[in-house]
Amino acid sequence: MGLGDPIEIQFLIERGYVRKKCPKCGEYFWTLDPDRETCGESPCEPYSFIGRGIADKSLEEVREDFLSFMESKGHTRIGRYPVIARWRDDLFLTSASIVDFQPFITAGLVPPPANPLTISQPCIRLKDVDKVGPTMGRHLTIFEMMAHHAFNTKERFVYWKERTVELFHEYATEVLRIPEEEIIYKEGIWEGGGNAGPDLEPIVRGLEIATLVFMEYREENGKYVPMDTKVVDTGYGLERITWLLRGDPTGFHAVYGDLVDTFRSELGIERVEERLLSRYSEVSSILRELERGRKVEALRRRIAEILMLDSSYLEEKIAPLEKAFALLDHTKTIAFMLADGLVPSNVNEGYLGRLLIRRSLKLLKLLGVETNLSELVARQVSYWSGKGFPELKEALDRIVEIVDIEQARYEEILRRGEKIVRGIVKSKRKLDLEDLITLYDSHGVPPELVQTVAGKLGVNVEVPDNFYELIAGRHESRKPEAPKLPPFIDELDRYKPTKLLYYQDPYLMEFDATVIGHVGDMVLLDETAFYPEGGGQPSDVGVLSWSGGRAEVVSVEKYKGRVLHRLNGPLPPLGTRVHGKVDEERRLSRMRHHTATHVILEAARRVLGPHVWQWGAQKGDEESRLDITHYKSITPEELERIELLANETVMRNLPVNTFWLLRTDAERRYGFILYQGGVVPDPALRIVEIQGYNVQACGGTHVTRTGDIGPIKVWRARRIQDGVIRLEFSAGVPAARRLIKAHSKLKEIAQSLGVSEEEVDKAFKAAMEELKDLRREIRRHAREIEEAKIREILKEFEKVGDYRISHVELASVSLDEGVKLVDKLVGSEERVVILTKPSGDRVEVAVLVNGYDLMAGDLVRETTKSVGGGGGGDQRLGRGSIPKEKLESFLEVIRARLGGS
RNA sequence: GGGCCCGUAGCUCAGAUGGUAGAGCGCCGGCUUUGCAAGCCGGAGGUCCCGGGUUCGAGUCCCGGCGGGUCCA
Repeated sequence: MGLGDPIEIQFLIERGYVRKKCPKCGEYFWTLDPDRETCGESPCEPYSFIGRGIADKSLEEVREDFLSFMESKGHTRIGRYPVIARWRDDLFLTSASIVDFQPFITAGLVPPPANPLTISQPCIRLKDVDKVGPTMGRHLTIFEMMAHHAFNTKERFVYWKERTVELFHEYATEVLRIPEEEIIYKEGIWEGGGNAGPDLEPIVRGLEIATLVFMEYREENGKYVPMDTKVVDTGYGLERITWLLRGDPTGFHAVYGDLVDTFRSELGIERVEERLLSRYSEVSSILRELERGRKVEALRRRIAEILMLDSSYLEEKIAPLEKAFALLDHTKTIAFMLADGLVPSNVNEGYLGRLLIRRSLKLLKLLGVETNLSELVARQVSYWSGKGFPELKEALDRIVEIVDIEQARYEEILRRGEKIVRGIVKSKRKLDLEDLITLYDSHGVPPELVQTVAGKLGVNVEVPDNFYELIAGRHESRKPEAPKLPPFIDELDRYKPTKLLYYQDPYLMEFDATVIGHVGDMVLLDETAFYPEGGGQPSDVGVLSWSGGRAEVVSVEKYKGRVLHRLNGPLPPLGTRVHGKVDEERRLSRMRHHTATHVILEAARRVLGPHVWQWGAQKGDEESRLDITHYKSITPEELERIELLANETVMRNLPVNTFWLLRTDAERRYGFILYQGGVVPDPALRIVEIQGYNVQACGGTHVTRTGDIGPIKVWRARRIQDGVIRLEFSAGVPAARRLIKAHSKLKEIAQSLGVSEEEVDKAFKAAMEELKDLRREIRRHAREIEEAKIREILKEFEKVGDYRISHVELASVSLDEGVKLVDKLVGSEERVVILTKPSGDRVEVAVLVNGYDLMAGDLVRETTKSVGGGGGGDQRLGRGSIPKEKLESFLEVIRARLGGS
């Protein structure tokens, strides 16, 4: 059977179901009613469940009913996975329950945690974020996907299509008590995550309440091929089912209960009568416009027509409520994301978190309320922690803090952006592309905001559609190079995988092995102690020697389990016994740094919180770096606590154990915290466990006890990016060396200050303070003395031509200061004041012209030049300098100039 | 890792073209007011991030470093 063929379920046929084609959407469906025309799903037919409740059940009751029903049918209930898909490198968020089990379990490479199993998985999808609110609950960014999954392998068949439909049918009719004749099964095709298969979508009263997917194909080079493992992938919409059962006016009423009213009144929004809301929901369900992204306002006008209401009345009533609905949804999503350890940033899942937070802040702004977003999020936390998610409450403080920080940031950007835009508009009445780029590039102000602000000032700004491309182009962005596979990659299959001695004994530095191949210009051995580059640990170097030859190993690479040694000399012939010697000092240093990385990461988690994840790491011989996620900068005190905890862990001399586990077992035992160094693309994981302290999946070489690390010193912590802090540290010998050096410098300073090392900072500050005071005192003195002197000098003058001139010889104040004094003291008297001040082998000069029409700058330029100096200035003041011995002639030249004119 | 921007008084920031370092807020003192809010007058407060260079002269120009922001990988 191929994709798109009729899906014939005997169970349904026996019950009298017939296959029909919907004249509206053209899709096939199964129904008990032979006279039925359409498929029954909105928008082919409107909702018919609103106001016709079947049972007054809460969301939790519906969830519990489902899970225990599936348990009674032989399924094992398992707990939810995080909403951040840390185990996937192709997804940021958990968007469906099956995401939990891709790719290894669905591919049959790793056994599932239970089989069959049932779960209620909170899922986040941001694709339809614009529709949340206007569709009255049909779209949500966060929802729970209840599911039962069965994984059918060659070895074990669990159940397939018939049983799946039976299970759904029984659940719908017995547990939900939906009359059988109201259930319609629509045929469809489901694709996602590299898998595909036919599906059935049960429709009840206009609403699709589940999707029953029979996953039996996987994508290979753009084509679908049958899988060995066939997976039952069901998804039951908890929120939709609850809505259907209750018949509430909107989905939000069904999901959020009394939070709807809490939010409504908190946001100062008028209550809308239920009848109107219900009618609105029903009518909106048949309109496709929204789905196609048409403007909400246009949609509302059509609904107003259908309901025969004034459209501005409807707009006024509904628009604010939609925003409250969107806020209900977004704040819940934010709460879950942050509880599961998301740190807002400008990349990856961090960006998605920020996106939702900023959207919410914008909604608050549009509603014109002053409420802090964190208050609303906190309400969600307490609401949901009482409804099956107690883990949210533990993260409350952090969640509130992060949301507050993000709000402050957002407001800061708005403020700054507005200021800059105003400045530009004021100075040139328009904004061009260059301005937009600068604003975005250097100030982080998005063009949409610029448009808004400029619009308020009456300036129209064009934002090109390809704006973000332009920015990228400016940054000469290089495409990330696809991991280049060497040309000999297929050749490798001929050889046996290398025996990895460095895993058996990380301290093994010498070994004997046999050359089993030459690949490219590299040597392949049957076993090796050389560690190849990987996991942020650089490759080993060392020496290979054999009878009649010797070569340095300059780098080591590993492909497909074969370790290749690159030599800088002749290659030993095939079959040669070689003796390998790893550069011990470097290797040991890297091992220490590597284990230290794990130690520091855990210390950071314990000090800062469980949202801390490794973002990246680079190990070196002298110094290593560990980048961690954190939402603000680390304080010096926090850093000290991290360092202390790390060093205490070293001193506890904990065993470091390494072993292999299947992914499912490892995840069950340790959780997703394992995936710190990125996603490992293998069914089995190498576990590095610092006993009783930290566990990670890691392929690196590690010391066997933490005591072997030696001292750990974090030199500095700095924000390298939004939401990412880089810790630069040393471990072992380099740490000790640098600490010793730093301490001897400190000792030296303490000695010169004549204080103990403990007081060196205080003494230094005091000395600086004293220095400052003394400087001030000296300057004040000098000024007083000079002032008195200048006052005397200015009383007299020499008449040269039409000018009265005075000569002030400065001794203890700077020329600048002298000029200021003269300027103050000369008052309104007509005078040309020449100031001179010796400075090394030159004399600084200034001429201040007071009350005469004379260009001081020109005068100084010409006169200084004529005696071998230089200078210039403006109308009132000229300044320059001349050689010391030319002072007398300089004064003569000035006299001559003034006298002659 | 790379691009761009910034670093000036306790804080927020001005300081075309290189030429006597400024404003607002805050602080101190005085005046005005029944008091408050405020207003008026005066004052203290500066290693213009650090180091080098160009120049007669650098907060300003150039190079390097440190610190911060922002964008792109």
